[in-house]
Amino acid sequence: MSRQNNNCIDPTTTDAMLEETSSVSSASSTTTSPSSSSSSTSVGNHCSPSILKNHPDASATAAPNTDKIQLNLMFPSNQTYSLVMGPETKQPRTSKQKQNAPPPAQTEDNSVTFAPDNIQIALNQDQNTLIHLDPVPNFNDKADIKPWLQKIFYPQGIEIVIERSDNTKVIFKCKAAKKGRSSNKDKNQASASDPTVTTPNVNHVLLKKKKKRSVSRFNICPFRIRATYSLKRKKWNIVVINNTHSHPLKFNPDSEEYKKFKLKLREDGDLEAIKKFDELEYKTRKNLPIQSSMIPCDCGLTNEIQSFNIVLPSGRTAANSNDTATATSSRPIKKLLSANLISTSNGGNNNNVQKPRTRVNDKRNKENLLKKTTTTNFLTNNGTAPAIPTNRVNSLVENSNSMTDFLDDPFNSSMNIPMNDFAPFNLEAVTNLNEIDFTDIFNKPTTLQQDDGPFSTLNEMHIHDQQTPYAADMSIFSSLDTASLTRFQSPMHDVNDSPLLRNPSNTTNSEMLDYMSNQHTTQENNVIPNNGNNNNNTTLANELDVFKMVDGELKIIEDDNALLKINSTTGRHDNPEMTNTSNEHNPYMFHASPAVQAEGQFWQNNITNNDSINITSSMNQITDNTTNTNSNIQSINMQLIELNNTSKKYDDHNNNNNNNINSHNHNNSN
Amino acid sequence: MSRQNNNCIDPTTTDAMLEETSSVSSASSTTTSPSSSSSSTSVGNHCSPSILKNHPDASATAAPNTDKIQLNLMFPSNQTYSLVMGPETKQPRTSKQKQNAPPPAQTEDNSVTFAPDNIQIALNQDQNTLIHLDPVPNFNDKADIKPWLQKIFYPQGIEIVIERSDNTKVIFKCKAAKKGRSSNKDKNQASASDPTVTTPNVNHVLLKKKKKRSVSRFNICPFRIRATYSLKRKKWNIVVINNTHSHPLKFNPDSEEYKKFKLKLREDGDLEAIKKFDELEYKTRKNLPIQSSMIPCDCGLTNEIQSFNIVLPSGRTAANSNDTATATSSRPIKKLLSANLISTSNGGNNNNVQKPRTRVNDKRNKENLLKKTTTTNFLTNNGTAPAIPTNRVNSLVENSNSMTDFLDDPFNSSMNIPMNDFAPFNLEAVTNLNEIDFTDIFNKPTTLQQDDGPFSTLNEMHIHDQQTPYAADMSIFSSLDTASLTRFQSPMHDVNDSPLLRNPSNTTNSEMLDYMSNQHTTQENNVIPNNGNNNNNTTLANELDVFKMVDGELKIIEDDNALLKINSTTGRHDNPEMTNTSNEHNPYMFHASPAVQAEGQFWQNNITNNDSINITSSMNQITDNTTNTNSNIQSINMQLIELNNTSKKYDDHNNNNNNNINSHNHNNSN
DNA sequence: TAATGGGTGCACT
DNA sequence: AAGTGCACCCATT
Ligand SMILES: [Zn+2]
Ligand SMILES: [Zn+2]
Repeated sequence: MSRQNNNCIDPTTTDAMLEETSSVSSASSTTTSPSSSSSSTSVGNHCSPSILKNHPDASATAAPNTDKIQLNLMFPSNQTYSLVMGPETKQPRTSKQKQNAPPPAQTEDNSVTFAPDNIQIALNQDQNTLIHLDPVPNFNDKADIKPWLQKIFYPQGIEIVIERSDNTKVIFKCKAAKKGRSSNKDKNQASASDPTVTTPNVNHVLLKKKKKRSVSRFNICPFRIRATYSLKRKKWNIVVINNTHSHPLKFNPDSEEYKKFKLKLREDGDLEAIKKFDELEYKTRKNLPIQSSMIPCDCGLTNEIQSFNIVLPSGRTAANSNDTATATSSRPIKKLLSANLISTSNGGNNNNVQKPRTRVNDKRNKENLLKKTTTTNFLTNNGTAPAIPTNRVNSLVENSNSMTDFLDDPFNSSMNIPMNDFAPFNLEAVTNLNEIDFTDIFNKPTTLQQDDGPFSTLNEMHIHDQQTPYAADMSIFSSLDTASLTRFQSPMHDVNDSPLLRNPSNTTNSEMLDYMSNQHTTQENNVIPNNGNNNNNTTLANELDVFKMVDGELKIIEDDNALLKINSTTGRHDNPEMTNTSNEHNPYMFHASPAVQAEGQFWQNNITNNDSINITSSMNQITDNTTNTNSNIQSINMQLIELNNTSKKYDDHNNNNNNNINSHNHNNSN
Repeated sequence: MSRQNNNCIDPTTTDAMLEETSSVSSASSTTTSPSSSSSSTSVGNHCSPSILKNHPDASATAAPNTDKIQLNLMFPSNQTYSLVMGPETKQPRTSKQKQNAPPPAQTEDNSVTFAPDNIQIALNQDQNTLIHLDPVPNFNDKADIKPWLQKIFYPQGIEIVIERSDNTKVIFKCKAAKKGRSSNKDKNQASASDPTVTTPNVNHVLLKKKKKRSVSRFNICPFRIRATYSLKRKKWNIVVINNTHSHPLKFNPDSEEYKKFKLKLREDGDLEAIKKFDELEYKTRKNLPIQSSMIPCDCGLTNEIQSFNIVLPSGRTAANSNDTATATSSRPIKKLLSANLISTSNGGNNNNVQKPRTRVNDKRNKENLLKKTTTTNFLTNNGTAPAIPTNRVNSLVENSNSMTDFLDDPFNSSMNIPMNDFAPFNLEAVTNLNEIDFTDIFNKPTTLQQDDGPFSTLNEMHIHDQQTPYAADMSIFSSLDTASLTRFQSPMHDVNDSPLLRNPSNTTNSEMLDYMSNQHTTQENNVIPNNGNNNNNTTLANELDVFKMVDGELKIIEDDNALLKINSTTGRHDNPEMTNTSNEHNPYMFHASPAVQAEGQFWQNNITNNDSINITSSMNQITDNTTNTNSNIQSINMQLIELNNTSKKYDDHNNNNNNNINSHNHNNSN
């Protein structure tokens, strides 16, 4: 089998092949290398590389948009050989630039710097770059970093956990997906929707479902936040490493981690954050839209601002706007809205931290907020208009000891959370999906500008204002600091359509709820912040960097770092074999295809499709000292299909269901 | 693809196949299942299974001694499909019986029970069964279990760590291999000895070495010890789960874990254990042989006993003795030598624990032992004969509060440690490798018999006595409790050839060193306790249990538990996908072939060769919303070679260097 | 503390 | 994106 160049492999003769190959290996007592079989089996006309069974581990990988197949062999001696089949690629594998987008004007290390309150801008746009968070408070305790980040990333639908930490470094990652997420119901749905799943007998391939316990999909999200302490600068640096996710982003107010986080907020007396998260919880539980977007605009009228529940005219959403957004996103946007800060009562000292320009340390209802449950707080004073202490709007209180003084309001820039577990949009409360503008409803005023100024070298965008119809449903803003809904406005925009602004003292919770419920989001709904380029997803990188096809010949490159842990035990460990240390060399990403993602409630729109396959083959044999069994030869003929256009359909699907509009991004800074 | 029964796979058409497959998936927006490709790709004449690129994970495995190839596909939806190619195996996959060995008379749950001091018997022989340790002290603290097990398994060359624990369970595993273990020197050696490694161009396969930092081989050893607290019996049960290893066993006295363990021994005042481990450390650092074997014998004269540095006549060592040992090993041997206990000063309470029958709480040199370093202790009184307080030989002290009262001396049964990092045996100090008998040199007298009696239903073995020439090298037993070298003798054997016995007061350290250095071990040297059957190595089991070849047809069986984590993050996690929950279903084991193992300083003799290969293929593709690239078709034709007799050479190699004699095992209990 | 299996946060090394 | 030891979990039966 496969001894002939006709490239025809007969599965029925597979065993014989393997036997031959192994016989050769066994004939040579010194044969320890994987290539020994190749040399010894050169008698015939083989159309496939042979792999000795004494290789403990091997992997074959197909690179995206290339014609290469990579075979990785890992030996107990830590030596790894890789075999790349296919033409030598011309594609630069180290490119971090986005496809179809001009190179962003970013730092030479391909990183951008964002203020924490602008994190959504970076998260939505700079998925191929390192996103530096600056400014960052001076944490005097490593344990203070996580709560600070949680304030930022919880509203983004990202629940972070510590992956690793020591005295000078904390690596955060997304919390692992809970197992049992794909219930039988989900599976059945997927099977029903996919006739191929149940195809029982296709070309001698029998399909059968094993009803086994659903195990968790693995902890494969590459998203990382790295906090490192700089001894020179005596401060912590926080960088978003892999701004992409293998899962939908969803805020889960029921998670234990969030409860702890919320409890800490109460313990710290961080009323501002408590209220924000109360709102977030309420809307999440009510399946109300929780989303906002940076709406970059090139009209030249505004600073780059953020909004909460921005509603744009539907006509403004288009696929091309997505492209525009992508192109715009790569440009560096520094410290925009860095003045939008939340003051908190505790945290690290801010000796070296810029003091907040605008904030109020609201003591009103503080005790209640600290004691009541989230929902209770949020729904206090049902049906009554919240008392809005106007005197507090401008009461700026500096809290220099607050670790979170520089926590820019994440609610202003985030809320990129798909609702309803990413099912097609379900928003009964929404009556008018168009012509609603919630611009800056929770934004704080950017009273102070950064030194470089929002109008100087930075992108300038503005919110497209829309009058917002609002009505119905009462009493959700009773205990809110409604001042926060009004006082933070973009100085360049008259986006004061909030009910609170028009009649703050008489605005009811229901008005605000309705106000916030209306959504005409641009790229918010069911959007996974994967941009169109996942080349920085390098999980397989080191594993696959071992093979090369040079001049039509296969080359095996020893690579000690190319490791695939196939046979491992449970424990807590991630798959270290798939960790990559260099983003430059690993343009591969394990992303489920849209179909599979849909099955797992993994909705994607406006993002890249990452179709991947992984074929692992292991051979094992038992040899007795006294009985030398005959050598067995086995062969595998694998066909790997690369498909690039399956994603299109799913994009359409999502768009049809969700009416998703990609980021409206006007770029006036070119 | 595979649409025809001709079973002919043309690698050149693989791409087309794959493209079809993927196209089908994309055509149906609801297609989420991997099997969709099979049904939709029936157009062509493909004889091989096609694998969609949108499959996130897949593995192909060849089973040992079978003609099957298994392909595993794991999807983000937690659905896994497996494809088994090859004739339906008649080999019972649930069999835990050893090949070429009669079924052991063991419990119906395929488990055996061993006393802790007999652990080596089980470890060497019962690798397919659960090995219950009984008796076990009544640990009143979960933290007491690990030190107790360390006493047993450190001498076996097994460094255990906790994989997982809770209030009622502690799972131990082998400590993960350190990275950077295989130096360039080692690699070069392996390459030099193996011409195939350097074969540059074989069948269009070019070999090239990447000089990268050697990274850790992964944490793949399946060996587990499970300690569970039985609520009903109010006691801890300890079971060895997977008595096999993916790595050589080596005692590393330099490990931090061991240092902690040793420190705890000193803190506990466990002089007995301290001395034992001092000896072990010394011999390890001196590259002296550290080994012992259970020598089961059917002569009917002796109980089954253990020995430290047993030396058998070279004539007694043969391959068939190995078979005999294997055959004997499967039989249940319960509570043998359970009276050989070490008293310690602390530990859990022993309310329900059998009290030690024989032990001495040696206070001599206690302070020194507790303060001195290991080597210092062991090398005190250079050149002087150790003072042997004969009055202490019979001073039996019961320490009912000692958690480790029931720790049978692991040195009696273990020391199955290859020396010199598994290089060919290096023992300059050894002058006579034959005719030396160290039977029970460290055994304690079995003054008390178990209720069932060693002569009743249990296997009876004895040490084959040999006169031991000894000479040279002084001063290594100065601070040792030499009584321990004399007082623990097999009651049925005149194995009192130790220099200490013949002239205890004048015995020099050099005599003892030479005494212990002589080795004619049976299966001790460079032996990995893999027996001839690794069917219980089920690490890939769940992963591979998804495919079946039935009546010449490929069957894909959905298996939600068959998971291969390919793209994962680092963190601490093991590879949960490779953990096996059932030994019955997984006859696969990732073992390096002897050649590869030799390259990695992984020597095996007298054990099964576990040749395994693992081929992992991943496809990734980047799809832009605006640009649908053409589909790419890639194919892999792999030949997996099963080699069964490469190990023979290495066995010979080891035997030539070490004169290894496999376990002399006379079975009189049939 | 029913028994038994596995996932994973996160600090230690 | 250190790797991993370990404990706190959860799941299934
Ligand atoms: Zn994520
Ligand atoms: Zn091990």
